Amino acid sequence: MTQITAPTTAASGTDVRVRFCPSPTGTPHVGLIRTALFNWAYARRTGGKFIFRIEDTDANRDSEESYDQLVEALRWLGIDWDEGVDTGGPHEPYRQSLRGEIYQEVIQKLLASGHLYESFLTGEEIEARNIANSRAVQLGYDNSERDLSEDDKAAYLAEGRQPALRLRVPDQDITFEDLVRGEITFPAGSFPDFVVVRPGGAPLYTLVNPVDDALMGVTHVLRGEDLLSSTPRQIALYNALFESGVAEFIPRFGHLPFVMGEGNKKLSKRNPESNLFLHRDRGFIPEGLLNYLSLLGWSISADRDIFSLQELCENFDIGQVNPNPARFDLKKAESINASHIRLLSDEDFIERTLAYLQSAGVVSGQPTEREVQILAAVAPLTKERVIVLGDVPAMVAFLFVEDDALIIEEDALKQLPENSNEIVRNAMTALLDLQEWTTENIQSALSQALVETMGEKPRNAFGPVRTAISGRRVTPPLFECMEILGKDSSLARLESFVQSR
RNA sequence: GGCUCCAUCGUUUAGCGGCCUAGGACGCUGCCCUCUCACGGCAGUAGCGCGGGUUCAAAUCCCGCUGGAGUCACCA
Repeated sequence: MTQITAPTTAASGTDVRVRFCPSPTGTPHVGLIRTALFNWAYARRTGGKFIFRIEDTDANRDSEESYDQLVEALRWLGIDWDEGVDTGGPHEPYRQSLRGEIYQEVIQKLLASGHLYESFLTGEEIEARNIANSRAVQLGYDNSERDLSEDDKAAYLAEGRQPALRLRVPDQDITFEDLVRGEITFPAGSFPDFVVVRPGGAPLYTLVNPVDDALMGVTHVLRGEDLLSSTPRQIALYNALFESGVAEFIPRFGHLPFVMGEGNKKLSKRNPESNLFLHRDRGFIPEGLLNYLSLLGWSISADRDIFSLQELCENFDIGQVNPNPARFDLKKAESINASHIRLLSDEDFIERTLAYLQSAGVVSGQPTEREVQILAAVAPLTKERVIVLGDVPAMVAFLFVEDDALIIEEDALKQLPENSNEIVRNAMTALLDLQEWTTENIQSALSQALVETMGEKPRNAFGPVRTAISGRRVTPPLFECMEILGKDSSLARLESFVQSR
């Protein structure tokens, strides 16, 4: 009767080795990124190593495009890895599709030590056996081929059958201390001997994932909750690996809560909110998105939720992760992102915004001197009022267009007072003789003419001017914008507003 | 169905036996600031799923129930 004899690692501090090992299917999912982030933060916190491995053993679903996206995602986010694809390391290669020979060697060792055995029964035959023995079909395989004689095997082989390889599962309860959930026990017999190698020799995830973790010396496996129930299987395999001289220990496991979408379901790949790149394209910045993601199951302290990546790395503790599933709340994510945008220096903000401005056609591919100048002036005014960088182009576009190309938007026109033309006319008169074209002077000239002399409420007085200047209802502060535009341009816009009505 | 996990405001999170008449944040509402929109400030809204224990004392520990989720592949 097989028993678990392998020790569990006691590694801590710089001995910690964690990994992120996605399958390259589809575009990066925020839940997946959260997993990467926690592993990374744990490595940075402990001073251990973060390994980035690719599990591409399913040629039908995996794609090179998806692989590239995974790498691109981590690079964009600033989640760096110490060993893995691209950067290399002592356990190359880091793509499972390139590790075939390694697996074959391990399979031989496992076979030699008797932990793996040949299984010839097909799915239908297994089901038929269960029905015949009035055993519940859901129970699956009945371990009936554990002790097949050589004659039996030869007979199957003679039929032209090829055996799959199954792991001989220990006959005992399997208990482990989950890093986020505490002690978990799966009773003996919870699962049957399972297939680890297909007929023909292709190893399955169930084999390859623990094998690579063992070979790469992974000490802490932090992964999604969906893998919780396969953990005892993996422990069983680790034990076989240990007894075959392949593994030195069983790692410790920590199962991260799900990231949920609408309703009570896991945030699905179909849901656009799950798509990392959609958030990036809207103008989430890595600091904001990562800050939010780390809040899904963790918190830095009771009364704070805006923090830097460095603070995350200094404080992250897997033991403090909350086991409850967390919902992805876009509103909160946006709020956090907005906070991080405000934390950016003006230069940084401009640099990051440029691409959004260019793809919206607001700024030329190679910004002109004038464009750079406008950007520098308007950046501090804009930074305070956007939630994603993609909000910037619409907000500042009017500063970059020719005066005669300015479009006055419908909703801006709608809320203007009756005497808008009179107001704008008076504004022109007041501004015409202004010597120094500064925010302060513009403001006091307009205040005097429109508020004091005309007796208009500020709101009524400046609304029409704002619309004439920008074509919009909402803009960065008006007088600053007029200063940026310059006197000629501002007056021209006021003039043409009056003319057009 | 078996096994496993989970359960604090609408959402997220603090809480790990007394600091809790349960704290923060997002959202929402109101007010202040104000040239619009934001920012900022102030105030308000709203929660320990239910039932038993243990204890001088329970959101916190135990048991049961209920509800939710995951998993039971020759996918990963």
